[in-house]
Amino acid sequence: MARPLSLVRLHRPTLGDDVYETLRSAVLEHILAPGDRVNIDALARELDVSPTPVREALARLESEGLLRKRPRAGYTVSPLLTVAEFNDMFDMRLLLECAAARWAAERATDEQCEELTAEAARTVEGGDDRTWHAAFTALDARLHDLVAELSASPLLRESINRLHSHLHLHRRYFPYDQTAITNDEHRVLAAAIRDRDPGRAEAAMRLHLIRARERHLVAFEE
Amino acid sequence: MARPLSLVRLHRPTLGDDVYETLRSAVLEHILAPGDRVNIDALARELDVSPTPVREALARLESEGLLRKRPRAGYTVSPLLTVAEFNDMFDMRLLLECAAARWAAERATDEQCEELTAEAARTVEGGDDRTWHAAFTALDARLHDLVAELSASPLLRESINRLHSHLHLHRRYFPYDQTAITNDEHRVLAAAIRDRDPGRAEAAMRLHLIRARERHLVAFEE
DNA sequence: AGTTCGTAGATCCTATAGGATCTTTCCTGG
DNA sequence: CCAGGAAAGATCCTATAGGATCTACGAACT
Repeated sequence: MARPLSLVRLHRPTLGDDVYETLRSAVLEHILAPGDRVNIDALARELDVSPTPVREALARLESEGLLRKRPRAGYTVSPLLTVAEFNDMFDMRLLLECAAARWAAERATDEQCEELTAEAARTVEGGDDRTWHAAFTALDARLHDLVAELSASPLLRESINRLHSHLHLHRRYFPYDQTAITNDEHRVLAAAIRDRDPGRAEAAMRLHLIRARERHLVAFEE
Repeated sequence: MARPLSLVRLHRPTLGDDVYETLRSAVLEHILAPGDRVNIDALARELDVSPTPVREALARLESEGLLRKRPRAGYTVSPLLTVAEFNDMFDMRLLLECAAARWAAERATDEQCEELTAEAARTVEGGDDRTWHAAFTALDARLHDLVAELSASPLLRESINRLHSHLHLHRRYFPYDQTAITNDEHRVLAAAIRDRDPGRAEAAMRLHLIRARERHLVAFEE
């Protein structure tokens, strides 16, 4: 007999899952900075757990590309991307996220379009630089994930999320003074999808990403 | 002082790495079949190792999507794709591999084109069904990976390889009697790339993939 | 016959310990 | 001063053990 989906959720996460989430956040929030050594025993002591769940969590994070492992010499946080890698990533973003926008315009339900429009209308105001920046990047990430969800392609959504993990390492270098323009670009994109115009949706996403690339590249020159 | 790259390779793989490779092959070769329970203790006994490296290897394979984990209830091999998932995967293949063909036509060196042409000229002959089939699927995978390599986008190549791991679960159902047509399609693709014609390369890859989709879908109807 | 409950055994998860390997520091010789 | 070697300490890796949880089976009840 098939297990009802709601009962699948009754499995509590293991300690290893908790360690994974903790470490993943630490990497994405630069508490563990790009290039840092990741000391298994020290982490186990700090988290007050044994090394076994730490090792499992690290193995997962390595498979996801956030950490690098040298056999018998341990793990380091993956470095920030070189300019070449960064450009490769944006080429991939253009490929994947333009497709997501196009497919979303073709496939999204009316309810989903309403949700996307509401999300694109959100702005972030106030707070100090750090909390404001965190809120903005969360908002941006949520909108992009929503578009990927509306594409109705789970594999595409997963690929985009995987790319975003790497991009997230760079987000702290995002220039703050470009966010109003970004908000406008989000709204143009959402309108094209709501209007069921794949061509316009793709063009809006392309423009948004090309602009985002330029904004990020400034940080490489500093 | 920076460590010379050649010395990085002197790190021998760990037992955990060996277990990972063994299990990955077991999944891709259906020795561990889709849907099978994966028993940690039994595997450790069978491989004559402790459970710790087994657990790490399993965590990595789960991150890659080849296994599924339920906390405290263990792992199973990911099931064969449903028709919907299969179609999603081919939509993704069309998106990624057509881009790879286009970029390869724009970016490959002359030497790389010679290598691709030679690879596309290869055929597999003789042997019993099982060894013949394994050799053909290896040849097909190698050609697709070579196109991805010639795209000069590491992220694209990695995404394609990730997709192929999943496709590989279905390869044993590939209809044997379509391989001569597949070989022809490979050669048309290689010629378009060698001729530096992105449009033709993309069209050749698209045709090849659409045909491959049809060939595979036959297996779902049986 | 079907359902529910309890128990036993299997399996999963994590802690601990010990050996192998790496890294860092210090000393010696040129 | 610099380079090489040795030793000590830190870290990584894996095995083992024990407790928690799950699964399967049998018995009892309706």
